[in-house]
Amino acid sequence: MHMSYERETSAGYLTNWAARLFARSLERRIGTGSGPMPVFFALQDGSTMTQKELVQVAAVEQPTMANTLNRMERDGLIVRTPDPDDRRSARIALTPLGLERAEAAFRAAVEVNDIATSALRPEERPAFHDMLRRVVSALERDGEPD
Amino acid sequence: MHMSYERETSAGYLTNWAARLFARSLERRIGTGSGPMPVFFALQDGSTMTQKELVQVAAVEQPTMANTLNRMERDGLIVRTPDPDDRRSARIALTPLGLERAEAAFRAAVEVNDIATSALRPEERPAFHDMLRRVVSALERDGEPD
DNA sequence: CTCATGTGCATAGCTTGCTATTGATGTGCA
DNA sequence: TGCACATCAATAGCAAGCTATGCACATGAG
Repeated sequence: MHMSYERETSAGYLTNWAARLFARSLERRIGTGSGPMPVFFALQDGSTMTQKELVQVAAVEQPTMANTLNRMERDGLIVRTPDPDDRRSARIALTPLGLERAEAAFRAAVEVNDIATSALRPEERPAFHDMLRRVVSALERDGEPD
Repeated sequence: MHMSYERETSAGYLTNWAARLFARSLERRIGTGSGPMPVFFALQDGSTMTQKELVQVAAVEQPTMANTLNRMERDGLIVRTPDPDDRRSARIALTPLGLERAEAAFRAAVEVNDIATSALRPEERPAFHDMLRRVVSALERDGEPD
């Protein structure tokens, strides 16, 4: 009972569990998890970004984004074009296939979020998002140098 | 702005982000992330469990737990003893070193959860846990066969 | 007792995360 | 102009997740 008690009142455990279930629901619908989602969202308007910019908008580390982009390139979802202004960089854009997939991804994300938050009353939803954002901010500060 | 807007109102994104930050804060303190935590909690009272039982209490899939246990065994944190009642099974127990680490893990988990939820008002905390649990339940049902 | 079926766990392969390291390029100051 | 330092991205290695598959053992019905 001891562990079970901690599980039910551990925000750490519950967010990990929720995150895993979100990823699973997404995977069931579009065959992929959370990794490419920020890329889809950022580039679905037809714009381009560098890897570094995508790292920032996705709030992941650089090698994570490098690997995600490698997989997306492998699957024909993105193209990388050398950046004319900086030879260390490429500009990343979605392919036509990538744009299709982005649409499907957006629809799936909306659907899964609706299912998840269907368990909340309408007035609870903004509160839930707000609390999550505050938890994120607190934990980000925990990772900063003193 | 489009993606950023989605991010701020996507429970899926926010839980993933929070879960990653929780794991990072834990890793900074005890050198490991969330994987072994349910094992520590389940066995810190000196009891033993089978891998299957640990799969259930941790709410992860069997190969995940197999791999986690392999790592813990490698690091001298657990011992596996063949189950006298079932030759397919071993009973898993924490070593003395494992018990020490479980204590440290528990303290770190409490500290990180306190930091995270310090951003919430006292009356918001049970509500937050409750909402997370409801989100989890809704998503679990999404994964069930029709 | 035999055998069909179920169960527990190992393993393979992949995704999505991270830290650490390295090499190429860019920047700014003396 | 040269050089110290910063920046961008590739790569290595590992953890923690998942699905799929296969083998050994357990179970229950005929």
